[in-house]
Amino acid sequence: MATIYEVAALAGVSPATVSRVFNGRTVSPEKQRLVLDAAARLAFTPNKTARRLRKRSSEIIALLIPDIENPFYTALARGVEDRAQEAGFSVVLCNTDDDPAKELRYLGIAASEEMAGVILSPASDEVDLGAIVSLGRPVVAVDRTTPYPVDAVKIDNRAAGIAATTALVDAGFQRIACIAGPLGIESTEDRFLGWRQVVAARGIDVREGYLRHANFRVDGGHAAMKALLALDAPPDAVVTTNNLMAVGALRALAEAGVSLDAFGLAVVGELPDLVLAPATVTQVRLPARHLGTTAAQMLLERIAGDAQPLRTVVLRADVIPAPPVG
Amino acid sequence: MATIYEVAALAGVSPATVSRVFNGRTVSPEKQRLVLDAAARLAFTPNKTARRLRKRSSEIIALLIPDIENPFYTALARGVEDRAQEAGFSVVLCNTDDDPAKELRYLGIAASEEMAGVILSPASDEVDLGAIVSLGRPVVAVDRTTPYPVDAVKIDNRAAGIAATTALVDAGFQRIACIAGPLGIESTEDRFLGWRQVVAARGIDVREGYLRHANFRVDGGHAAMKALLALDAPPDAVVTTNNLMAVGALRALAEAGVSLDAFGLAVVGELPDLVLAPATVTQVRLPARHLGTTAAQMLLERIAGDAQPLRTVVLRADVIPAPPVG
DNA sequence: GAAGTACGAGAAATCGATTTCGTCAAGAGT
DNA sequence: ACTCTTGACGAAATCGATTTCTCGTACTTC
Repeated sequence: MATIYEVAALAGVSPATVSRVFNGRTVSPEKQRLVLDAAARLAFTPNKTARRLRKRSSEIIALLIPDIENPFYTALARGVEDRAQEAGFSVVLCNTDDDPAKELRYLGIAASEEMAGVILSPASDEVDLGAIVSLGRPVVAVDRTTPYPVDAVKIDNRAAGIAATTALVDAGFQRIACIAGPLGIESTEDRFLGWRQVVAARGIDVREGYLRHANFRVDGGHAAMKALLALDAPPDAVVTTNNLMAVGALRALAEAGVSLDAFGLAVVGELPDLVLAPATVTQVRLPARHLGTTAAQMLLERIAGDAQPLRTVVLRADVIPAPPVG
Repeated sequence: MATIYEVAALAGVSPATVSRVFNGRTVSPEKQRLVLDAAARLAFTPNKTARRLRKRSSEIIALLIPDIENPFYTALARGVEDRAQEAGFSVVLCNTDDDPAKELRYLGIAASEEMAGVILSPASDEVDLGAIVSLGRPVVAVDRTTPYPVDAVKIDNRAAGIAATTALVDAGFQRIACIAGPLGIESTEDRFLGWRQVVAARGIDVREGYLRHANFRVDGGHAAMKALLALDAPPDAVVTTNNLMAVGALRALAEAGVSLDAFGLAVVGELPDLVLAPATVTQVRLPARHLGTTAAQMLLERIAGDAQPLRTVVLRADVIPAPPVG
């Protein structure tokens, strides 16, 4: 790797001039050419590390998400990466596993690596963003929000919950239960509130035990559905507040031999693969990739120096309704 | 962010001594304590950028894969990340979209960012690894190999193809077609060779058109399956050489109203979600995550200075057989 | 007891780019 | 004609850690 000094020597100019050529400052066309020729001959690439040390910032953004194996976050990550790449930024992906300790560790890395900014889906309300924020690094919260004053991009989760539930009501189901995520996570709470709003408004019979809080994963959905089916008066339809729990629920239904012709299922989120899902499942398609591109866009604007007041962008979800009960 | 100089001043020692404390060199216990106290009081974190400039290497490894939205690569990425994190390394994830130009760009970034090493699934045989290799950066090829002299971790693809095909033969199918990936990609070619070996060995009737090359995605599998079903003598079973093409094939079968009770399908790879897949599909489970951890392990050993001869590790796939035809 | 060894620790060089500062020359303004 | 402005560009400082070099003290060893 050639350095700026070697290029300068070959071109017969000072290192400062070489730097100016590569940073778009005022340099005479003639020296400009000399430098570019020399740089080309030496296959010169500026050393990013040295530049970063001086500029105190890099072209890297950190993306902290709970789990890259969840297709929702995969799509989100893809969106972030696409937008970042257009702007010449690289993305470092960090799985927090919803563990505040891991999250904190990664935030520390982002700071000491002098990354340009952070996009994160906070593991809890207690994330300590104080350190990076006070360093002046822009932060964008995505999918979930935080008490810290940072930009945010989220989904209209209550509307998504309402849409999922309404689809089941419209399809003629009478006893609609809800498998919600753990308490304390805003996105899933809003979705569950959407469910509650609809069943209350429509005067739907909600028995004891029709609301179940489970962990966010397949096993949680599975256990919750088993419990629902074991009730004296089991529901005839269920709303789940995320995709993985729906997979678990489907598995439980299959094990119990319950046909989806007579049992309604609506998911806030997309099942891992649309094709293989029974057509009778209602899915609320979350704009995951768009969430990512939007967040990246906002972050890039902040990195570029945009100082407008904090923004929260709310994206709306699409509904893919199931056909009415035959 | 406090610097090493401030810590040194507060502790009453030289910056060199502070550095030695943080790098496990010989320092008297007494000064050690002074330094640690001062560092704690100032909440000192060593600046990684400055360190990297001096050491000419960072604790970051680049992972170049075709597409993070493919669950196979997601699992692989997760494996890499888990292992890397244990060793205190961060992973930068790069989607190449199987585009050699993007791949080259990312390799350039890896070099100029002074990343510690690269794990990649080459987009083509023509990747130019010359630059990084000559820089002395370790590289590990994963899932696919390259002509360059680098370590590799791959799957026994031929065995996987054989296993998938054998499962169909054993289940009693007579006319077994193959939907293979594009020519020129080693992994899929080996799988298809496995199919050919089995059908040849068992004297199975392979009609004209029973081998189809498609792109690696859902639409490719869909089109190929449609074409197969449109043959005068359509097959009664199909092997697909990756997961996404199987999804496309399933969709085509569903559209054509073909029941999976009478039609065999074997996939090299796992369907996006096992639960929702018909139980009659044979899947060859690829150890994607393990591939990732193994590759990361090898890379970390090289980074640590391991100079043993080049290694190629071949991992074996598991078969999840479908039940015999009823 | 003299010479040799070992080790702790400070001063200063180093990594490679960016940026401030200052100089010099050419063109503008009065 | 003389000052003022402007712009190109080189010298040198700077970013913050690591790593030689070097020196001085303490400890062996014969």
